[in-house]
Amino acid sequence: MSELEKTYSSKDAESKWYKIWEEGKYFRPRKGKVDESFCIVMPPPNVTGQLHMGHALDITTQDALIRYKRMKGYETLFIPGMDHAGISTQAVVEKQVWKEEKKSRHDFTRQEFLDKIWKWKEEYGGIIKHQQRSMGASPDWDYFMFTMDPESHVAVNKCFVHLYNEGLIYRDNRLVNWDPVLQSAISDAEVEFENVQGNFYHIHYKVKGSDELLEVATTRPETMLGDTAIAVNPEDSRWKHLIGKTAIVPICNREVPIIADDYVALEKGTGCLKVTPGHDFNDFEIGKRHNLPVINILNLDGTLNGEGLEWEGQKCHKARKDICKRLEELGHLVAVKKHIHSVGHGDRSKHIIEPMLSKQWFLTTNDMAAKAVENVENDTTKFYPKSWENTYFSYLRSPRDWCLSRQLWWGHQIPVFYCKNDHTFASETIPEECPECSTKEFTQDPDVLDTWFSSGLWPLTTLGWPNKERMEQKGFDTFYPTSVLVTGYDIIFFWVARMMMMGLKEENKVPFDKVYIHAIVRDKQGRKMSKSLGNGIDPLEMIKEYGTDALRFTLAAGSGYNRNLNLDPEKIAGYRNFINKIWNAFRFIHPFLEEGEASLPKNLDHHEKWILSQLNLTAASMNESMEDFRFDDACSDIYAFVYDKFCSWFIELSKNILYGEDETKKANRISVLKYCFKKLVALLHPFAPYITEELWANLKNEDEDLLIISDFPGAQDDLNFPEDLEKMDKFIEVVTKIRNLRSSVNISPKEMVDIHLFLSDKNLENYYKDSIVSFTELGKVKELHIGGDKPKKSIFAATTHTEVFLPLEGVIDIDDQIKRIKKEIEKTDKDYSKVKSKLDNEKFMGSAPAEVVSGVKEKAQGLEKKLESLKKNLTMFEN
RNA sequence: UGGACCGUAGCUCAGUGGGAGAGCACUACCUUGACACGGUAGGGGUCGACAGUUCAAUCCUGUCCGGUCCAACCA
Repeated sequence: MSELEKTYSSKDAESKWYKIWEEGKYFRPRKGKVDESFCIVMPPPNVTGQLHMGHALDITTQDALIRYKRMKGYETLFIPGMDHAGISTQAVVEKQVWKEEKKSRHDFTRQEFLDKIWKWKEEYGGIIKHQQRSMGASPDWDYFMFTMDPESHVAVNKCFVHLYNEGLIYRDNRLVNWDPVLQSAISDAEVEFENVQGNFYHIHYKVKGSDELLEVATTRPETMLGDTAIAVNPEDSRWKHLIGKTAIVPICNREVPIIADDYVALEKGTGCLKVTPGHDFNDFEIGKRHNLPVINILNLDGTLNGEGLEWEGQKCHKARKDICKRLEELGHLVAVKKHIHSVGHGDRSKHIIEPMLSKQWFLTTNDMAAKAVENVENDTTKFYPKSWENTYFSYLRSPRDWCLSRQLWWGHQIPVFYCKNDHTFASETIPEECPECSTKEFTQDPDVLDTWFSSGLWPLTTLGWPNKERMEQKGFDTFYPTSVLVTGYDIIFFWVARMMMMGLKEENKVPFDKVYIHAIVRDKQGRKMSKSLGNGIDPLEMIKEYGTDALRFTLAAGSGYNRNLNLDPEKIAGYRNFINKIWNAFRFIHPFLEEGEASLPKNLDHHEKWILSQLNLTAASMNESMEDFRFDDACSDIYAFVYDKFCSWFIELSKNILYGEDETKKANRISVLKYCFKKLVALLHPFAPYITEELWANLKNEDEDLLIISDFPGAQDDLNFPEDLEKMDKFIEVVTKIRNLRSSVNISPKEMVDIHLFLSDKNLENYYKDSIVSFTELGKVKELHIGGDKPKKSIFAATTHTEVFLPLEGVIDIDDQIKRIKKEIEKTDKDYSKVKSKLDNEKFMGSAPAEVVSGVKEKAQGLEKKLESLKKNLTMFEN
């Protein structure tokens, strides 16, 4: 075999193995030894997107699960895809067209502009698809779908028409959240509230036929032009006598009724409320109750319309100043008070959202939501961590109708048609004629569907629904319901809830058995990564610097049931070191590999039994952790095994044998090293696919396939050796004490020393005697004495089972030693008195369970022995 | 204002009704033939505060303080 580099080169392995996996069709579902399927649908990233840390975490956790299950022998499918992301994509292309041609979309026909978006999509869209590969994702790319693909369009129309014909979809003139920049309705969930410094404007309204004045307070005086009533609380003694009279709106001099409504609070503001049904959600409701006219004072771009009088064409905030000035001149403005209030902003445009009256399509979600709730309540779908169910429930238990329409061009056009004779009907395909009057003259509704409508159908769509033939080809019955949905908590509302509702509605089955909600990636200070803060960490750069395996391991090691994952590049560097450590461990056994066997030897020695037991414990624990989505635990298990067991002790304890002359022992040890290495590499594969596949290629037998489809190790009952675990623990403890003593007097690591051990356990004594070579190797012990006379000039340490003496030739700083022992006594004494007080407590002895009592007793005995030994030897030093 | 979650080492976070843990950072020593992207040893915490339940509380209950998120209020 060729010489191996001292440090592992991630780049070479990455380009090499991804190609081999993909070309070898290893990502395709194949029947394994388990007769079960496992399927994850990847949350489709936006077509405009660049790979960011959130995606990287998504991919890492999903791909780790997929690789784990694939190795376990499940028929495994990971489905990739991409979202057309209506608003952001259209915005990107509009911007580009404006930059290049100084034209807006309205300078083109709808079709012309859509052609431009498609062209953009072919050219620039989907960079992310290539970037996903760099994360080592193993989806079946043959399943790749785009939410605007024809098959997706068929699914969307099928579902829409179904819901329409059931009467669940309706059209209504309502107030919606209107984004004046996008000039479209947006959903409640797309509105972000921010606290803004504004003012309370106190304005006097005259009462018709009286000298009385009504004082109202508002943050938006300009909406006064749309006032259609003044409301007071019916119980309010201050205003009761005015109910039923007429008020006059200043400036526009509109006469409006003074009405009574319970909504108006007595103690809030002035107790008088101006009612503007056209521009406030609550006022709209009041208006409905009292049959008030609705006046719209805004154009779609957020400027005032004809109702805005001389301010027509001005933006709200500009008109506000002028209107206030006019009110002041007219003597109507009585006070302006500073006020911080929250104002809705569009999460895409960042512009203030206006409640605006418009005709939109809605979906009644009551029954669908109830069913979605029920299926989580009865554990058909389970959330991990379970607490996220609360978020899910809080949304679905009080569902509002879903505004489905968006005034955009890029998206699935609403499949509703209006004929010239005023008939309205829905149709999955472009119809031949009106089903009612057979006219061939009709138009399609110009609006498109909310992007989440197609996303909500995604688990169905990607598996071929509703086309029977495609469903068969894609294995719908095998893979639906999918196994796990992995996503962040920020889209439980947007996405998880919608998929549940739509999956249950169309197939009467939940779309997934489990939902794993992972953390949101933040910077090391816990701030959200954002372009404006410039604190984003680019996964591609991290991959370049530290390798995909290191990045994946870092993200997985940070993923359990936590809410935030604060990422620091230093952490990635740390795990890069871990990956390199494994590489170097391999370099150690590499020259000997050919001298070992493929299987375990018949006669295992103590250390071999120990490492195999440790490996077994690790495998058992990792399997459990993977099933529970505790990637953090799984990572720390394998990390600890590699560093603290395999490298620190087993490799060190193998050097003597590998460089020695006993060929049988040597061959045995190489076989065990090789066996362990193969297992640990397999355990690590889901997190670090590249280095493990690379090392596996060097370790595997001729007849074995690639690691990606080899066995994931599980617990093996015949490889547990508890006695060896226990003995080895004591050995490690004593060696650590020896090193500790050496270090306390600055003995060089090279220098050999004599060690005297004193203990009462004969069995343990024999074990130590058999382990002389190991003491020499790991503690640099020249001669090991057990029992006999205690060395006169020496330093000393005690465990609960063994006293350790290190004789010293030169000058010993007695005071220093006494101080050290005293400190140890203090510590041990504290522990001891704690347990002793328990044993002396009758109530404890009476009520505590037997195994707790015996555990405490055992501990007390050990500590007592240790304490006794420390004290006895302290007096020796003091004399 | 309501709800959810959280408060454990300098930082990021695990954890359990019965001996306080990990990673990173830190300190000292060491270029020992897998690895300085390394090794060995070590320091560091009233487990947010107070009260209660219990033989026993970091863990259970309550109150308070602090934080994050969601919802509401947006006159």
